[in-house]
Amino acid sequence: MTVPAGPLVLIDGMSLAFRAYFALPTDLSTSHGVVTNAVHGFCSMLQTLVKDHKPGRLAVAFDLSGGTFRDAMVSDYKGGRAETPPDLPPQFDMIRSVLQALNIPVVGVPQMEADDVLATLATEAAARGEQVIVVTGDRDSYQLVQDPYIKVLYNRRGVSDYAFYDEAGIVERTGVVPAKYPMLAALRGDPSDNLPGVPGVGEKTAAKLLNTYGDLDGIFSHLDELTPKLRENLAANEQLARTNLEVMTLVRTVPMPVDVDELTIGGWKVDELRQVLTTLEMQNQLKRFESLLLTGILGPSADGDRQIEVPAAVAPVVEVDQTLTTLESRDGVAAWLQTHLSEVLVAVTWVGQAGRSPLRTLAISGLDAEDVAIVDGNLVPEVWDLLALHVSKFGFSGHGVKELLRSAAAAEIELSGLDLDTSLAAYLIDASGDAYDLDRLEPLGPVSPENQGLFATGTDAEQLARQLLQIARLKPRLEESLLQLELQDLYNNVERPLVSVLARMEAVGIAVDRQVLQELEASLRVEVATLEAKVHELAGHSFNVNSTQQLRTVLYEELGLKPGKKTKSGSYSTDAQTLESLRLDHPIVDTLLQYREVEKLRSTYGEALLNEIAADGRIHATFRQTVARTGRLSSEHPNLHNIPVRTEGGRRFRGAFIPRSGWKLLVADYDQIELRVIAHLSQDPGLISAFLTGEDIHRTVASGVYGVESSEVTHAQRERAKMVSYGLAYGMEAFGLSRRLGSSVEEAKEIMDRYFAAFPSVQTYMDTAVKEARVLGHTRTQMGRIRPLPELNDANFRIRQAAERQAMNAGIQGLAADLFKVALIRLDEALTTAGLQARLVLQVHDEVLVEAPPNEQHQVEAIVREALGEIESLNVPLEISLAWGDSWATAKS
DNA sequence: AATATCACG
DNA sequence: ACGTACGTGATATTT
Repeated sequence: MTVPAGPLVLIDGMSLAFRAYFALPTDLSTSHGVVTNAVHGFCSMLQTLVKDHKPGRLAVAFDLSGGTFRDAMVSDYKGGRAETPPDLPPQFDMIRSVLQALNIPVVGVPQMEADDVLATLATEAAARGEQVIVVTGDRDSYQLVQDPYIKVLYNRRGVSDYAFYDEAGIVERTGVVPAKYPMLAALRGDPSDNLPGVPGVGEKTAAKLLNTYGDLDGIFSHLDELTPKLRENLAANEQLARTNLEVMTLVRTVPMPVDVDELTIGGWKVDELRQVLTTLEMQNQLKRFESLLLTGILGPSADGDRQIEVPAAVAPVVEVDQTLTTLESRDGVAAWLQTHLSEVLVAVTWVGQAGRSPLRTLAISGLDAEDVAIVDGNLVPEVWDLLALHVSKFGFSGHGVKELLRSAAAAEIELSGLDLDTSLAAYLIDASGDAYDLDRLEPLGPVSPENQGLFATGTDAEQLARQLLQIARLKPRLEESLLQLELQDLYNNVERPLVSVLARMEAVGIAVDRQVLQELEASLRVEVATLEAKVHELAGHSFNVNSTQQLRTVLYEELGLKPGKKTKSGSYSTDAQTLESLRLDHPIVDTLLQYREVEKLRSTYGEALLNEIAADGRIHATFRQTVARTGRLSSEHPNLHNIPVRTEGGRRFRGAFIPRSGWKLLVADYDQIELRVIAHLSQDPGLISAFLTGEDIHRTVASGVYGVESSEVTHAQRERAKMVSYGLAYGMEAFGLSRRLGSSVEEAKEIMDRYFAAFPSVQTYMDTAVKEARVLGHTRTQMGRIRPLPELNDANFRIRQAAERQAMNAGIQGLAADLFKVALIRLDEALTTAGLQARLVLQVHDEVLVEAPPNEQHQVEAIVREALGEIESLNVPLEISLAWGDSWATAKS
């Protein structure tokens, strides 16, 4: 018998179909209104799966009885999970039809759940020494993992977010070995299976108990060694835990209608597939399947013929003759580059997440994109070097190039010579877009529905060739637009040089003290549990405190508290502001506020940040340059722009952000940069002189507003002045100010009048900003950044007013962002020029973190002051706060 | 995917 | 009479 080429991939069809259904909108339907969202999602999942894991053989498990009957059974013995939506079960059959056309075996056993069927198949295959990948969105599957045979590809959410677990992965994720996972779930409960857990026992406690005492028997025979509270909870819930364990343990002895040996791959029937998908009106999926089948990855067709005509919709894009050459060796790359001694276009695909994982394929071409070279993404250093040398000499263009630069930076390669990044150009030209994916841009976009995913079909090489063609066509148009709109300087001097600064910052990442985070998370977990119990007690019953729906019922119906404002969907709000006003009415309110704060910190900054720590002990966020309408950067995976600082408890998280071992961390930030920008733009003499003389600006404003001597300003007055100043930058009205000051609207109006009387040019500036924007249809920062604001002439008063506030703010926030970007570039450049080891590790709107070895501290400090401080184009000085420390917390001044 | 909430500048 | 401060991203819940 021949050994299968790839692993046996076993798919939990039920689980993935559910995930797909909830991930996609139900308005994905045929013209007759038949909902097909789950079919869409399932097809996409199947395609990525096959591409990424190249199965030797495949099987999909479904419950045989379909959705409704099964659901009735499930709620019967599992205590009721969410009901199956009525438009899902019909889609199970549609999915089955697709699978049948692909000749992928669908396995089902009467009365048995799909996951038990999978468990049985996986166990049998592993016993024969085969590689198995179980694909599911059900955590129960964790127990199946068995090195080196069985791995689990777990769908976290949506259609594309997966985690790939081996034994070590399960231990890291859950704290226990796979075999013990059912016990862990039995103790802490499982929300997705609707299993209640033992009170006071979360994942951490459960793991600790299991690792100490082995199993449930072990734990229950050593209760005397535990703390009283824990002992009591466990003793009272022993039966619960044991029943849970039975439910959680997958059956591995389901009588099978097929033998593992009988599972196959190949034998697909393209005509049948066409018929099925055409009936479902899923032309797009059909095209994707066709190109997938062409690759041979799913084996030969039923009649042994792999030929499929090239889908028609692709034709208009590839009307140019493109030659694709695969370059195998370093010499091949060298030879190709030799014959292309001019600027190149580049595009890449990734094995996993873009920029954070290895390249899968790299494509290079000349500026006409006709002669395309394909290089395996697993670049050896020599190939990187060749490429770097070439582009530094001749230049390169691409789309979203930061990802490539980041990968290069991780390999310690600097790719200089960036010419045009089409995504950046498109963003500068119209910053109001919600995405700048290649397939959404002219000339091919905004694409008609049949062209969506144009660059996602076909083989890697074909996709990349089409991308290069699109880039080639976009380039001259975008360059022309940049010129027309006078955006060239902004692009050349700010956005373009920033790309590599950010790429390196991302690749370097910021070091994190895992221990500190773990301790914080653990203590918050305990605190949350206590607060939750207290809320339940005060409510008189238990409920999901995280559910605003349930909370509303408790507060406003059961406890009779007086509801305040409504949310935009018309229900009563339970947000912090509303709760604040109810604080004195019932003790539950205060507890609730505490619960919210602590749970937020635990989930967002404890748990999530821990999961983001990479193998090198650092967090590598992504800084996005094409998101914020105003020109700011944004941070994601994770968002490091909102690490707590305003409350004592939250601030502790900053203690976990540290410099490289033995080094120091420098935190530098601008003082009131936006207020200084307002002073500069408005040229208000009062504000400018206040900044020039270095007075405390809020004190000065308070003095102007309250008509008292600067020295007489009280703390409260200063705080209020601060609110006025910032509110102003956002176009706040008297009503809003009154709410924030807790005063009457009249009083707020009075204060604003006095502000504008004291600093009259500010009002003029605001008025002018709106007027100009209304005529032009956009605002422009001093450095030329455009923000389109067509809503300024909207028929709807409310929308118009919002646009006016945006117009007032855009010039201010935008210029501050531009100035900071320039400072980052200058700082990076100066550090490099000085030949220092010090490097940028993080940026937060008006703050930058640099790590440096102790012997460089002096020099680095001077460089930072100079790079950030001397901005010639402003008529107010910029002040910088600067502090060294061993963490982000201790360095904070 | 939409909603509610909340963390930051 | 209406709505009421700009800009982000992440979490959990719900559909």
